[in-house]
Amino acid sequence: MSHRADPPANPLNAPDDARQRLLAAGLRMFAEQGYSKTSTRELADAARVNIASISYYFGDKAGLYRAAFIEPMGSRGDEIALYNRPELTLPQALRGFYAGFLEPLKQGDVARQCMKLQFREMVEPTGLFDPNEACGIRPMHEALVEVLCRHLGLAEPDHDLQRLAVCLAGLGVHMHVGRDITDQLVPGLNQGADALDLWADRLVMFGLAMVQAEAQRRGRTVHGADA
Amino acid sequence: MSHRADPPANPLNAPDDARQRLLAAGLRMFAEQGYSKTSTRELADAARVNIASISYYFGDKAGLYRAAFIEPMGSRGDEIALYNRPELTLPQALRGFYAGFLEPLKQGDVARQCMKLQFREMVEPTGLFDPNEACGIRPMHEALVEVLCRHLGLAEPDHDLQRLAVCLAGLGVHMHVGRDITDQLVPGLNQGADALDLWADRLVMFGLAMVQAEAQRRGRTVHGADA
DNA sequence: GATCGTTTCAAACATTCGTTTGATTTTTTG
DNA sequence: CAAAAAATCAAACGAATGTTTGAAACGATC
Repeated sequence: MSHRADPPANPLNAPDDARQRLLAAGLRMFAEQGYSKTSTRELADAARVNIASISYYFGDKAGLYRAAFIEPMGSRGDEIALYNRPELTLPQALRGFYAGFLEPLKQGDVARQCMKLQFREMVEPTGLFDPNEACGIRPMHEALVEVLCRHLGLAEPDHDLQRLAVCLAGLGVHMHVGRDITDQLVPGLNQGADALDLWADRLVMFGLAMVQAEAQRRGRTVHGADA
Repeated sequence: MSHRADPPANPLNAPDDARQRLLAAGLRMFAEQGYSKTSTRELADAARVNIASISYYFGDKAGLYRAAFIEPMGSRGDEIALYNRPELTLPQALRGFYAGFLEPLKQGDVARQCMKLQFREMVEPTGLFDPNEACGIRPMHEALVEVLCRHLGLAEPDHDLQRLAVCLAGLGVHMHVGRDITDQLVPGLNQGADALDLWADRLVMFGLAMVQAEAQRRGRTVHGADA
């Protein structure tokens, strides 16, 4: 631990700082090609920085990865609040839930790269993070389970409700991990200004259908299923 | 190209052959830790084989990867036949479709590792395969689209039907790429002898609900939706 | 038993990897 | 301006990578 102290407390100084350029290049390259396929020299070149700057600012390559992973990521509570508020109807909650997956896609490169890095860590863990905590996936899942319990009138989640939650999340996950393949399979499906809004509509529709199917299987009715 | 000729035409000779041990070790390690994180020395050690055997039998590391990827994989047509036969009802077709995803999970390690390698190549391409051909994903998708067109009474697939197909496939994909995380999120969800059969039931139920939701959105009824 | 093609082996090859060094330049501070 | 601190740099470090070498061991055939 001989590297420079934590990020400058004062973020209003030179934004083209070498540290920040490294951070941006790291986020981009780690998201695009993964951790082990990204060499420190590539990183330094892309950031127009000397190789030694990596160890100078972040200790080592793993430190840069950690920083690129954590720093640009806002707190997760905001997204959860989009769908776990008790007064929301089920369609509203599902819309909020899938918005957490889709919104980052319509924002800038940084948000998109953050998401890509997140899902890459899901599929191919680097071992640099606690896989149990797993970058805040658990709270999202548990919040969704809670919402589903509420609308299905369950006191405690059982395995079938967990299965429903996993499948609902799967639709959102697949929008990211399957995106490149989908683009090749059906070109134009993700093009156009309102493509993502259309996807949001369909995801909510499909998710709602899944929840209602599960409710019907249980012989129950969904609370607040009407839009 | 100085390496030994193609796999022995006669497969009934020594099964514990060095070539085959390398193939098995490659499949396992590439599936577990990915291409670039698996070194040739690790591979040789795991296969109890000298390092030079890799270049001797497969030319180089990439050749071993290609062989491990392609050789154990049976033809894709069998799986497609499970769901695109015209006489199948929609629930039957969906059950066949998801069986293609779930069956490999209840078979031996080899089938599981093949699947894992396949999805790994989807998420993190090595560049050793034509990403457009993408290991037979396209025919599976197009067969599914055809089935959906038939049951929804469409002559030609439009973007909304493609979206439905992508989401249906997403459920199956997520069973693989999200499996490790799901196991940590909800331990025991995938345990037990009949866990996979339960999953199949639910996937078919959810898939059917999605198709019917799409049909309802179009103001149509599903052909052969009754079980 | 000698000969040939095949397979295995220890050793070395040339690169590339992540990291560190020590000096030099730039910036800040007194 | 001078001293101190921070930042940058070219160069080198040791370790690990994928690959190749040439000889040794093996197995079959004559």
